[in-house]
Amino acid sequence: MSKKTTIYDIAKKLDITAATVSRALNNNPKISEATRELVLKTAAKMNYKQNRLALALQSGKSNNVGVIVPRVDSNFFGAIIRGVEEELNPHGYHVIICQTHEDENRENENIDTLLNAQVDGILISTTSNKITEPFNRVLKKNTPLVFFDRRKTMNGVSSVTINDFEGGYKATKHLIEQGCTRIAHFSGNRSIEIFQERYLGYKQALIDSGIEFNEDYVIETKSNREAGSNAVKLLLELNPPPEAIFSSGDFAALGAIEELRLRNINIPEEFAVVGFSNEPFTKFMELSISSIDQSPLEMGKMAAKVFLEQVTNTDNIKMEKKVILEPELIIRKSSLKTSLIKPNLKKVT
Amino acid sequence: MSKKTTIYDIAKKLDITAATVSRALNNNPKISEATRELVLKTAAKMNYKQNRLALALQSGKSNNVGVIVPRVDSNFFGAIIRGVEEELNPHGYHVIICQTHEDENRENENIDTLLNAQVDGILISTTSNKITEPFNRVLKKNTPLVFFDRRKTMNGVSSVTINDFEGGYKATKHLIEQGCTRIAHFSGNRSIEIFQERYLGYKQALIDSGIEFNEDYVIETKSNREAGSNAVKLLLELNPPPEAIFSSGDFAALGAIEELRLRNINIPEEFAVVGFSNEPFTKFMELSISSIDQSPLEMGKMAAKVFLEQVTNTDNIKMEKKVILEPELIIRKSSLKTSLIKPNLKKVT
DNA sequence: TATATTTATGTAATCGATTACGCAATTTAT
DNA sequence: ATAAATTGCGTAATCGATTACATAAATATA
Repeated sequence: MSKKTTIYDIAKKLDITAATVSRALNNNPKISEATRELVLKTAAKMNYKQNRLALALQSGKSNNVGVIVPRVDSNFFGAIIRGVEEELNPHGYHVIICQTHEDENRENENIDTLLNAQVDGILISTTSNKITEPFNRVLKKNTPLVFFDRRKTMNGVSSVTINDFEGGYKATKHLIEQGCTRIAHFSGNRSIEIFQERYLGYKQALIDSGIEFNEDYVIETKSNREAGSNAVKLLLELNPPPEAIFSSGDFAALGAIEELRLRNINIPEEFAVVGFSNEPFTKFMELSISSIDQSPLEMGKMAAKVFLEQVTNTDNIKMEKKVILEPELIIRKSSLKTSLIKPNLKKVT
Repeated sequence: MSKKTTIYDIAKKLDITAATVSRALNNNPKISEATRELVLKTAAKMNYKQNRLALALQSGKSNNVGVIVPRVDSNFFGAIIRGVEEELNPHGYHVIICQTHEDENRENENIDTLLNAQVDGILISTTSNKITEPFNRVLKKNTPLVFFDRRKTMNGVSSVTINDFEGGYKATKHLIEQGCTRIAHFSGNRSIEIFQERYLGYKQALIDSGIEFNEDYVIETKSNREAGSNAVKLLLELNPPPEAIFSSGDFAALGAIEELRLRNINIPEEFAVVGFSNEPFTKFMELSISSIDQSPLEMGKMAAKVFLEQVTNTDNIKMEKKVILEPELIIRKSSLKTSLIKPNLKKVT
């Protein structure tokens, strides 16, 4: 309960002023070596700790950045946050976490509270495409803003995403190389850019291989097991049914696989499946699931780096940087037809 | 780039003082209805937002709490953070995240930086048992401190943990009920309380069932697949080898299962396995893995609640609260011998 | 009408740090 | 020896809000 010591306490003790103490602690050159050492020693003895709040108020820099994600308890966002934290921590920044639960209103609230808390920047994976008032406030206030994974189209705002088109393309191309031609697609809500892009990548891969695009093979699903299972049921009623699925999400892919196995359909021989996100479980299954890795750790670090560039950017030039990470196809058992293994193919992990 | 408006700006515009503005905004009763409304209206028009930093400095309350975990990109800690955030957010608190990576020095650094940042409380899953100086500073400063999952033994400090002894006991008891008598245990580093408790629970369950405890059946492993696989190799060389494992971690359990299957040992008929933590993948495997659920979301919420009680606690009485959550055994295929299914047994999920 | 009470607002200190400016004291230059 | 330059430190403002205390005006009471 002992009151914390301030520079005034040190000043009083040494019979000097707080200004001198401050200068000594900050290695200001305009101070004699003797006083500096005396102050430093006394500060240590009195267990002085700088009050970052006071500093923040006076400097206008809180050294906090806000990170807004749909949720923190998913591997993907967890890894991103980890990346951000690891990158920013050495620079003296702290990370404040906010969750939106995919709710636009909560997202807006979060932005406003972060602004009021005077964060030095906001990194966000946004939930909608609309550019709402809070976002304009961010710009007006000149607070660095960086989108990651899910962006809005805003002028002068940087973003770090993966090439979702490429991800969809790679996954589909791989299925084609496995000999599949009737390839279905589980799409997320395509009003969200990432899902639209994965869908377009899927489509393009078909076209590039001379495979006709079949509208019926595209099903919009949530990313959970039940949705995947239901979608597969619909697909199997088609004539002819597909022989492969590229799913925009790993959980839907899992649901699909479970349903297929219930029906004794052999995977990957009779039916191949590729997911998206490379959730940890895809690797651990006995029938491991092929997936697209989004390198979330990298994405988090990169978002943090872009933010750092932005704050270091002393010229007041508006900087817009678009970093697009390459997705990596991880081929596993759910899509690798052993009869086709070629020496140059990636090994199964 | 427009300077943010402060109460002084509003005051100047209305030709009153900042004090009046402040009172009007805070619904202070000592203000006329007319001015209050005028101020409110003008504040809205000028797009005024309270600067929480200034408030924090003046009130000594930052409305930030620090949460320190080994890492954020694991389901367990992710879920805990989610719980904390959801519980604290409605009370106006923000969550600042720090990672220790199981490193005691980083833990200490994190504590100090959080203290300097003037957080209103610290929730931590600690990495070591030692009570280092930073922790004493927390107490001296009277900053609420709450341990979750992994605690230190400190007087007057609250904690939220699960009953790890009970978890170990339940898992082992279940294996015994499945007809196993030669039950091995993968233990974590037992200088950490939770692993020691799980170990003791395991041991007690054996004793209570009249099964002799066999030192050779206890192996200290890290929680990863390789460690689990290696540990199983050692066990299988014993004479007689065990016929079941209770593992302190899910990843080691997974590694063990993979190794057992390589050797064509039938699970669960010939060898049963129970893990700990209920990581998502344990549920998704075709051979789903039995595990102990620690209800991390609840744990996070509870830790947050204990913190809130602490700050609400107006009497300056030191409060020590120990919340111990009950672990839940989730029985899945890796340990449920179908020949033994009884109607009262929990259904496999 | 004179006094007491209430109401609404202003004054100024405070939270803890930084920093532009000014002024002695000291050192250097002429 | 005197002027000029440098050094080291104090003074006081600032960041943006809250609040104890003071005070003037309005209202109530005697």
